[in-house]
Amino acid sequence: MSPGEDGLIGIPFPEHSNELLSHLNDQRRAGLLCDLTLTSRGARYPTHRSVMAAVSLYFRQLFGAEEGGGEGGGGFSVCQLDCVAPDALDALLEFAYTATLTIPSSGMRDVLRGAQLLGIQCVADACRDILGETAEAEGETAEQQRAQHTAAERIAQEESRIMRGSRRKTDRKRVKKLGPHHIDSSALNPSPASPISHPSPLSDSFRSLPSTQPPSPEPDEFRHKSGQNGDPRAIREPGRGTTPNGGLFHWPPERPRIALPPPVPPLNDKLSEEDDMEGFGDDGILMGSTSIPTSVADRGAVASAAGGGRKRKSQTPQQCPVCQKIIHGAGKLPRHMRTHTGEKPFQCSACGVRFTRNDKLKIHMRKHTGERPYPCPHCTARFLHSYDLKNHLSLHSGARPFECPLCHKAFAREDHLQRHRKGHSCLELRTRRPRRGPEPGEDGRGDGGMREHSNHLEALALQAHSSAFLPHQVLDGGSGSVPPLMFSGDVERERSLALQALAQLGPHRLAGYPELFLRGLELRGSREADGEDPGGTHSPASQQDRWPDEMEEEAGEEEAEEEE
DNA sequence: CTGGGGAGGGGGCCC
DNA sequence: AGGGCCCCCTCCCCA
Repeated sequence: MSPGEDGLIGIPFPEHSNELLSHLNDQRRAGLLCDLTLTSRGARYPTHRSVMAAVSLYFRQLFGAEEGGGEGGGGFSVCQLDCVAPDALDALLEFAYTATLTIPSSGMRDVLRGAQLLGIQCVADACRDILGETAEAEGETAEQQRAQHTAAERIAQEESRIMRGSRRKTDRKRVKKLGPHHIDSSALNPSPASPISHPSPLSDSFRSLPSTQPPSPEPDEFRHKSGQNGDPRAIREPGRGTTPNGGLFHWPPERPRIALPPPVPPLNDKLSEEDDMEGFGDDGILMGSTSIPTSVADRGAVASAAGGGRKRKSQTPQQCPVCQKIIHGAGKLPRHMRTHTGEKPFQCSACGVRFTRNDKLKIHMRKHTGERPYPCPHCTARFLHSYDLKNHLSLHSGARPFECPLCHKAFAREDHLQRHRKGHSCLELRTRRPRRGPEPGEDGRGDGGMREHSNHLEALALQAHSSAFLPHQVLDGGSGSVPPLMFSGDVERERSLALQALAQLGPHRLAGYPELFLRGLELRGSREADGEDPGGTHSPASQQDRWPDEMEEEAGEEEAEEEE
C-alpha cells in the first residue's frame, strides 16, 4: 500500500467490529443501555434496538417504520415474542451479539422458525442447511421466500403503525404482542417451518445444486447463494449436523451469503439497487455494520479518485475481508484469497506439486525442463528467477549495498541484511546503546550518524527504529510475547471471516473455496492442537499461518525487546 | 554465520 | 473485470 496518493493513510482495525460486538454483548448481559426487552413465554431478554434492527429484518422494518413516523427512537421497550421459543430466542440473541449460533440440535427447528419470523435470513438458511432442507426441498420457491420477506416487512410496518397509534394515545410504554398468528398463519408462508417439510437427504439436496453459477441479477439468486457462498456444507459435511460438543451447533456468521458491494466500489460503480435491500434485507445491514472497516477501502477509493485518472483505470484496490489487507489490481483478490483458503489449483504434471498460482507453476516447471531463463552475463550461472540473477550480479560487482546501520556489516542481499538484523549478530552492539527512545542518527556511534547510504537503507533503519514504538506495545504493556492483533490462530473467527470473503468474490468464483479453506483450517487447527509451533516449522503452509502484519509486529516486538 | 537457491505473495502492465 | 505474465520482496532451507 502506498502512502496514498493524496496523503491519506488508512489504518485498519480488524478487531474493532469484534470488540464492538463483544462490548455490546457485555452491555446486554449487564442490562446496560438496553432499550428493548424481548419476552418469550415469561422469559425476558434485555437487548438493544439498534442491534436487533441490524440483525433482523422484522425489527428493522418495525423500528424503521416507527421512526419514519417521526417518533425517533422512542419505540417499544418491550416486545413479546411468544411465537419464538425462549431457547430459540436466546440463541438468536446470542447470534446477534456474537455472530455465532449456538443451539442444541434438538432446537434447530425452533431456531429456524424464529429466524424466519424475525427475518434473520442467514440463520434461517443455516438451520435449513443443517436440517437438510432447502427452500426448494420445502416447496418454497424463491418467489415465495421473497413474498415472505415482503410479508415480514409489511407485518412489521403494520405492527409499528398500530403500536405507534396506540402509543400516541396512551403515551406509555407499550407491550407489543406479536402473536404467532400474526406472522405464521396470516402473512408468511408457513411452509419453511412446517414440521411436514420434506426431509431430503442433506448431501444430495445440496450436491444437486450447481456448484457454480454465473452471478445473477435476480434477487432470487440470493436464495441459492446461501448454499454456495458461506457454504455451510463445508462445515457441516463432516459432522452432518452433529458436533462433538454435546450436540450443540456453533454456527459461524453466515454473512457471506449476502451479495455485497465490492469493498471498494469503483467510483463510477453504482451499487445496484437490488443488491442493496431487496431480497437481502437483514443481512445487508448486518454486513454493513460489522464486516469490513470502510475507512481504508473508502480512502482507497478516494485516493484513486484523487489520482484523477493518473493511475490506470482498473487498479481498484480491494480489501481482503479476512486479513484486511488492501489488494491492488483488478482480479487480484481471488488470487490473494487462495492464500487463505489454501487452494492450489495449479498442479505440476511432472511431480504433482501444487501451486496457488499458475505463474508459480510455470516457474516451477523450469526445474523439470531445465530452463533457466536468466543467465549471468559474467559467468555460466543461470537462474530460475530474475531476482536470483539480480542477487547474483551483485556478487560480480562486489556491491554490498545493504549495510547494517548498527554494526555496518554489508550484505549483498537485502533479505540477508534483514536476517542479520533479526538475528543476534549485532545484538550486542545494539544493547550497548543508551536506553533512550531511538532517534534518527542516534545509532551512528563515532561516525556522526548514519553513513551515506541509499535511501532504501535509511528507510530500513528508520523502519527498524520506529517499529519499537508500535502502538500495541504500549497498549499491551510492552509484553514481548503479546499475540499479534490479527487472527492469532483463531480458527473459528478466521473461518467466519473467510466465509465472508468468499461471498464477496461472487458466487461464480466460489467453487471449491469453502471446502479447501476449511480443510486448510482443519489442518491448521490440528497443527495448533498438536502444539506445533506455527513459526517453528517453515513449511509453506506454516508460513501462511503468519500474516504479514503479524510478522511485522513480531519484528517490531523483537526490536522493542532488543531496545530493552 | 553466510551465501545461494527455491518458493510464496503482492503489484504493475498488458491483453 | 479478470487473468497472464513479469518483477520485486521476503522468507525458508540447505550447504
